[in-house]
Amino acid sequence: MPELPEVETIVLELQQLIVEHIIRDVTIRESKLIAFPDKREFLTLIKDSLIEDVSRRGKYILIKLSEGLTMVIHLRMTGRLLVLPAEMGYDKHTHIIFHLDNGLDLRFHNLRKFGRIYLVKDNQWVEAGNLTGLGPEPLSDDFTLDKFKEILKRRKTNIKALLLKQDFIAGLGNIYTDEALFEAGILPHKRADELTDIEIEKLYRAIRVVLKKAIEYGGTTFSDYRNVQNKMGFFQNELMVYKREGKKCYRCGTEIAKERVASRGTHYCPGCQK
DNA sequence: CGAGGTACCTGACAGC
DNA sequence: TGCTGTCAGGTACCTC
Repeated sequence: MPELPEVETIVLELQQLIVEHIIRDVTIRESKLIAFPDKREFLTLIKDSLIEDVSRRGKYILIKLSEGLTMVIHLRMTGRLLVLPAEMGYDKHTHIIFHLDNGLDLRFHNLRKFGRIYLVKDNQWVEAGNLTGLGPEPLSDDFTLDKFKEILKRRKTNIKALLLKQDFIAGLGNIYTDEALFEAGILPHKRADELTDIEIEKLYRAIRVVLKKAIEYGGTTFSDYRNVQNKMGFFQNELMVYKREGKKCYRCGTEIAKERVASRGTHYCPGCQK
């Protein structure tokens, strides 16, 4: 479910709520969500760790702990990270509970159980789901127009599939790929190496504009996404094409279309996107 | 490298 | 009501 803006929203909130606190204990109700190391070692390592910092790389949440440990969390489709009072009840989809020293729990809620947690020492990113293989952060300075242009010109695949590849650019998922392509006026089926310089520049800007705006709105909630207080985002009201098939384009009035591109449900405006 | 499929899970929703 | 099929913010892994 969550893409870069949702993960960023969660990270900003976690920085306020859990940093400087200690993980007193952990309740593991579904151990398959602990990808590395095994349950026993995970518990031994993490107990009494101090949470020093929370950050993000692509869609991965990085929780820096004392003793050089980092807990890496990926929410996949339906994961939630919640920070709630320990006395508050929880449902059957709450699979891992970190009990903090301030009377709050950090809870990993995950309806479809696709999410994963890795606990790594120093920078063992290899076991942590290949963070080293991620592409540039679209909102950072090292994501430049020149680099973007250079890579696009060498790829024959359709632009939608390319934007979804995390080793090409980190953080975009199905919603924001569709939204950015609309914003840039480019059809999702278009081959990457056939985009003009002007189209590439429009796309480059569109990606950054759409992501930044979505972060300001606290992400998009259709069904599962919630922030750490278990509240919905607001960007679903701002979407131009995603989940708007059959409805009129806000810009030109054409009916928004939906079809499968890159094996994903893909929304676009046949009027605005060429 | 590219394209397509499957698998992992649970639930919502449409259609019969 | 209830059954069946499809779809879902993701990604790893497999084959051709």
